[in-house]
Amino acid sequence: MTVAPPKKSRLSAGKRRALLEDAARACMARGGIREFTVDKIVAEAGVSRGLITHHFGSMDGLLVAVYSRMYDEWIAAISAPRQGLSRLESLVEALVSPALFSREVLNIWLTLWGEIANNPVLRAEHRARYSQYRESIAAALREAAPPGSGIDMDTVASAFICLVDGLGVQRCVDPDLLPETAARATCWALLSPHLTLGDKPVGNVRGMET
Amino acid sequence: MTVAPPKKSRLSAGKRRALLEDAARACMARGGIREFTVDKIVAEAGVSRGLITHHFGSMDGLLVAVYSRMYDEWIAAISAPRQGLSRLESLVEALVSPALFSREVLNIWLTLWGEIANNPVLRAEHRARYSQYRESIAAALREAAPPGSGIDMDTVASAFICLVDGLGVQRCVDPDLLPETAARATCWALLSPHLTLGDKPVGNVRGMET
DNA sequence: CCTGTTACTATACGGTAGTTCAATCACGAA
DNA sequence: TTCGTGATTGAACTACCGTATAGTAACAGG
Repeated sequence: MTVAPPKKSRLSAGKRRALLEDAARACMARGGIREFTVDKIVAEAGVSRGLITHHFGSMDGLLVAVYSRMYDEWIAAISAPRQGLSRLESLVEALVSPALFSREVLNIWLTLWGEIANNPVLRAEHRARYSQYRESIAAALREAAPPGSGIDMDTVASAFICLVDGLGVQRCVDPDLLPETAARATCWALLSPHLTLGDKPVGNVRGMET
Repeated sequence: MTVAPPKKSRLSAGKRRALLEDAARACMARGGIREFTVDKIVAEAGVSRGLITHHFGSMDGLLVAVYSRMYDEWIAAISAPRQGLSRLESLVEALVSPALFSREVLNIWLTLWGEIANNPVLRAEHRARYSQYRESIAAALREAAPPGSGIDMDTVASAFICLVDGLGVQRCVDPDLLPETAARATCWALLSPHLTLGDKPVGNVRGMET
């Protein structure tokens, strides 16, 4: 008797695209841009070489798709409310949570930044989306700031985003050197001077002390 | 009469190595890790393909050499004293000066971070040097801090380094969005709360206000 | 002048990059 | 069942990757 031939799985375009994006992210998380290659990705996904071009047109197309999903998931994660926490506190907790502040996720971001800086296609995509990111952080800051403080929260948001990016870089480069608690304390060290909510300070400023 | 044959220039190993490192840096500044290739670098340097292997053994060897020089020059720049400024103020001014805070230099750093995160050879080199960087910043901070403040300046230094890295990322990704003045203000916004030198605040904290 | 050392060139090689394309296969509509 | 659409394959293709190596040319020491 003959063995039944393995049924070829055939997915909708959307599902297959998502699978390829996942495979690409796994490769990037593992080895940065050097692992973002046709062969590595299709091996990870378990499909043939032609599929990437078929679904994304080119590797640049896949790169943009990966960036878009990373961005959307990032925004969703920092926007999710948390039990008993203010919007800004929820945001900071999300940023230092394992879901976002992991070596894998941050290595993907570090790789994407390197590409944004040098790849016009990806840079255009980034330009179109970045202002929304800053605005969502600025909104959380305004909510936490005393009214009429005269502080431009767009500027504070930009500074805070820089800090968050830098925390990501450090975490990638020296995974053990920057624990979640230190990251949280650093965030509040930058934010607190601009926020005097009620009588008691917001978050843990004293994390910076010995 | 015959034209005189062009005299083949022959340099000492050290000079040639430096030239190749410069060419490699120019390529990295132009296009990130994708331009860090044998062909691009030897074309930039105007030499033949074999020279890289001859002088550095491999591309990894050249990469480590580039990192080392970038690191040494960075340390030297932030350690240089400036007329009428304290050590910490000189350090911040150096960080936001065109020599360090340029798109070219920061693109090289962004590229190197991506490699450090994924290339064991470069990571080892980084590990061996990073603590010296943090220590030199912590020393400048201790000098500017009030005695007995109970603040761990190693921790503040780590936070500050994160911020500086993040400023670099932003500058690479959105060169126009982050002017020198904003970078300077952001640095002092993080540092000032930990430093109450004399009666007047250090640096320009009010750069954060409208 | 001779000779050893070494910077340097030029080319070859195997491997892998991204893309193209004709053929095939699975599924839904008619 | 038939047919067409579109997902999927797999090989071919050119270009480029990093490295190895044999040969050449310039310099230093004698």
